[in-house]
Amino acid sequence: MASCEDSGNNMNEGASDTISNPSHGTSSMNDSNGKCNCMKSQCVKLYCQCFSAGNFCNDNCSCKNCLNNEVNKDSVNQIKKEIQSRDPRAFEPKVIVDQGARNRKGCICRKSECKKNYCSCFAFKVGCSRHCQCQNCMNEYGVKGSSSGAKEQERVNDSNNGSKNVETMDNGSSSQSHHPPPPVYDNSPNQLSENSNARADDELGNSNVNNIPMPMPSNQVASPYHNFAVQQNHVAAPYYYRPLTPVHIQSSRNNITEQQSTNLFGDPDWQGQSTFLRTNPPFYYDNNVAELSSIPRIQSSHQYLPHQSHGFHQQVEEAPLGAMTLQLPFLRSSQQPNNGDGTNMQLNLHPHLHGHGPSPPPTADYEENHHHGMFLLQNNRPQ
DNA sequence: GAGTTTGAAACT
DNA sequence: CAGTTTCAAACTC
Repeated sequence: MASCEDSGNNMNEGASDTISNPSHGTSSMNDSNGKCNCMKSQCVKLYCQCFSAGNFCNDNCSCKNCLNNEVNKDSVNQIKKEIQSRDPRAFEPKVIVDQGARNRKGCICRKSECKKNYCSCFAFKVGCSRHCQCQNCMNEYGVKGSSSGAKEQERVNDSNNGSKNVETMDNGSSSQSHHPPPPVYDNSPNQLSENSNARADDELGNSNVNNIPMPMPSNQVASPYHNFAVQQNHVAAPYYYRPLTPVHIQSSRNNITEQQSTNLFGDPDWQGQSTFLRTNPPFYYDNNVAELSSIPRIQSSHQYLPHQSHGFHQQVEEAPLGAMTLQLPFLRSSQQPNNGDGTNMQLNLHPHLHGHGPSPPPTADYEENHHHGMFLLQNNRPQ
């Protein structure tokens, strides 16, 4: 029996691993999720997939000398902080989603050719990316260095033509699929059991439910958006319609404060518009593209995208001048968003996006009419 | 189930 | 930061 039978299985204060930690995941990540067999780590190192996923160990675990439980919550949190001091993203989702999905840290496979579950990318059912240092990559979900991104884009475009519905893609049900299926999400409700208020953030999107470490911005910097032109990019984001689970929501909190928001996003061109729906997750800047760490949440017309784009801000500041694009998975508006030059941006919106609450799957009509909500922010900052 | 292989995490 | 060690999961038999 498990040695850590006492606890609930949520650490509560950290970001749970939205997308379950494959560690060396089994063929079914959901099956392996929340279950470990740690012998020496006391389940308080990232070796432990429960710990790594932000969960306490539970009855299904076979760990020994487990500290990762409710009883030792304070110690666990302290250890977590120490780990986060080394890697602030240690407890963030392991897979990020932009036009597809990829393993955030990439893999370093030498022998497995990325075609076994030893490979963290493969285990997540995502393709390898330029972030990987694998050798002889043969990942069936996407080979490093291939035009997997382009292929993914093709897939996106294919889906735009109505040839494939989102639900099919979301299911990722065919393991033989040529295209990478989306990451597997842990829908287990217990991950939010003690933290259900994570959903109930206020209308401005302020939420400090979790203590997710975020890159700290420079508060002295003026709005990073001043010199950005916003263009609609008629490319669908195949995943962003996926309903968010409570786990997603919980793990995608950030702890930006109102004061920080004001400092960061004081640009009246942006702040004053109820244009953007908030996306929960921080943005990860990655070369020339800022990518979403997780799936955006459509919640309220009063929530501004920049409001919680804490990480994004910093990344923008560091972006190569003139080269930066940001892909924003969706927009909605009762007002036209401003292009920054006095003109309004033309929007084609999913009709459901006008409402509150979770976004339903897109309609066929939406697909067919290319009412996509992905935008690019071109970095036009002067040199 | 035991032993081996593997790659991520931790350590030096 | 690179190399080494430790660790737990994946895998094989």
